[in-house]
Amino acid sequence: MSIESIIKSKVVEAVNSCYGQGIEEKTVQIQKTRREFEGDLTVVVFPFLRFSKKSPEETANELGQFLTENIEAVSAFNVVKGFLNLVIDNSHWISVLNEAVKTENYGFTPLAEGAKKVMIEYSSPNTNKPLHLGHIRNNLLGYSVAQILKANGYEVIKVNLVNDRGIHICKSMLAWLRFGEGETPESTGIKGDHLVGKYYVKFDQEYKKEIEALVAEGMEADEAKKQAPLLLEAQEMLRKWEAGDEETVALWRKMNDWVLEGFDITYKKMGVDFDKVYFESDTYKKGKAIVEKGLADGELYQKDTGSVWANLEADGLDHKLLLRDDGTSVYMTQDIGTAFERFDEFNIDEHVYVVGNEQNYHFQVLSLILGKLGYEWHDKIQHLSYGMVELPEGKMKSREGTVVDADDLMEEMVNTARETSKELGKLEGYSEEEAEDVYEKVAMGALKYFILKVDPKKNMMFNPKESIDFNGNTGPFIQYTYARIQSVVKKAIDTGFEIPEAASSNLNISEKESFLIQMVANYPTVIKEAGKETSPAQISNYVYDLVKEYNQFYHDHPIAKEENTDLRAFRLVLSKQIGEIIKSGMSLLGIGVPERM
RNA sequence: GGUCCAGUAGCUCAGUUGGAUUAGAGCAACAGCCUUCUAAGCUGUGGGUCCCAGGUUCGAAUCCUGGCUGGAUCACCA
Repeated sequence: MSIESIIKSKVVEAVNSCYGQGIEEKTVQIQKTRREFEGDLTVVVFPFLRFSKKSPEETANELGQFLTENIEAVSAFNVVKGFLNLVIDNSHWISVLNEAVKTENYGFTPLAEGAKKVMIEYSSPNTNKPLHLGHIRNNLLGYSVAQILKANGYEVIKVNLVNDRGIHICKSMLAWLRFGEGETPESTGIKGDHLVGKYYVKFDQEYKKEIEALVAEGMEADEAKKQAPLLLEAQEMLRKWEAGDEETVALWRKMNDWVLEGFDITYKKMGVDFDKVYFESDTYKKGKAIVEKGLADGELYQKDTGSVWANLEADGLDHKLLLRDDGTSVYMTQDIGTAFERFDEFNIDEHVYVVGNEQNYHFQVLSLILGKLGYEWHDKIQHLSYGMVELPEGKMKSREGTVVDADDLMEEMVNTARETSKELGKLEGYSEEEAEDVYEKVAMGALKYFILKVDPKKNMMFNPKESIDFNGNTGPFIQYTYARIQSVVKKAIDTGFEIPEAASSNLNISEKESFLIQMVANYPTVIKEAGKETSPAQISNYVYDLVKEYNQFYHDHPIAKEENTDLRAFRLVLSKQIGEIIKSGMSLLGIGVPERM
């Protein structure tokens, strides 16, 4: 049991014995004592005044008296206004540290029998162009949240839904047919997704030319957009594809494979993966039967023209189309179908969708309609919504070429990491291969941390110059501290010092040291909180604070050079444990840590 | 217009289940610390009407109401 919960229950006892009043444990507020005051933990006594009917100071004194007498670890107390500051014994903190050290996967809840099963869908790219910065945020969030949920004892299934059909795919196909002259990834050496993306852009350019030509002939702009021959041809291609025309499907398959091969390389470099990949070309007709059943049950209604709708006015929303006049499905229909299948097939308890905030409305409606159709799990779908990534020059627009390409960005990061590392020259004795591994870890650590430290729901600014800064609140700063700890521990061992399994509890430790242990003690709570909020940012903020504190400690305290061997042992145990937490916390963000850098 | 989200230092962000005269980091600027465990580090200085106005209370950046600004969304597109 943690010291906080012991104090809580004792405060309840104290209020009862001093004032004869029963209170609930949750009314007891415990917080870290502010730096400027003496003590470790603070009880806020204001809520108890109406029971004690005494001044805040007096009440705090009486409770403090009771707690020091009744809790072994509490050695002293002081009162500032209505705040009761408790001093916790050093030996207690050291035992907390020792406990953490011997716990395997400290802070993690192991996967147990009957664990909750959660599916998380993320990435979900279109196969007409390469991945860009916005996708990076999506992928990093999805992967990290999956890691965090696993650490909370969930059984996690990661899935990707590839959007591989539709008019936008046909545009790339058509442009390639027209202007491609048989180019392939092999013939050009261009990564498949980039090659296809090139023709998606090409389509747009040629299409615009056609519109201009039509307008020059006197056609209205809106009409020209609809009548441009290229567009009509792309639409014709989509019809052929849907009819299963062999030639079209073969072309589609060939170009999709190029893109998917390209994506695999990008995913691998990003360090994300999936347990199952769905293709929209397989799923886009799903959900129809469910909608028809809903219509028969009277939950949905049909217009004279044949289309089927859901009336959401009771929930303050509009009407939503589910089947067109011609009976074909829309996006929402498909999502209803796949959600049903997933809950049915995998027997999942929850489903998280990592999708940008422009689809907030869509997911709100999805949940409402599923509820209307009588699925009790409709409130178990969670939209993990994230904001846009903006650039200093404004928004990213694929057509204007202001997108930041994922592959380019990652390559640039690695180059910068390589340069910086070579300047600092700390990797002597490493082989080329080992050194490259470090550059990659540092580069990806910088990128991932930069993106994940921001609260997902906020729009974020991506400044390329700042993102490659390796000082301050950055991934490399944290990785550096880890590498430094490994170096110190290694030096200590090299001198023949044996680091014990547990530190001696009878030591005089500094405030900084006891504070570091309190942070160590907090790690499990942080993981739980991050899981509850599905927020990697909570992990990154915690790890940053921990590292910041550790670096101050490192600066002021000798570790391997401490002469008192018990104290040296303690500091090494503490350092090693903090190293473990850094490694573990970073793994929850999908970031690796190098042993040297 | 309706709905949802955001607004904290010059810039990028923490802090939001209400808590301590003094609201925290990083970057940028300036000034220090490497013959001693990794200086991708540490220390210091300057920098704030926490968007505005009311309200709730012992106490509000945090909760409520109204407004302002920015973003997203409201298709027989996906």
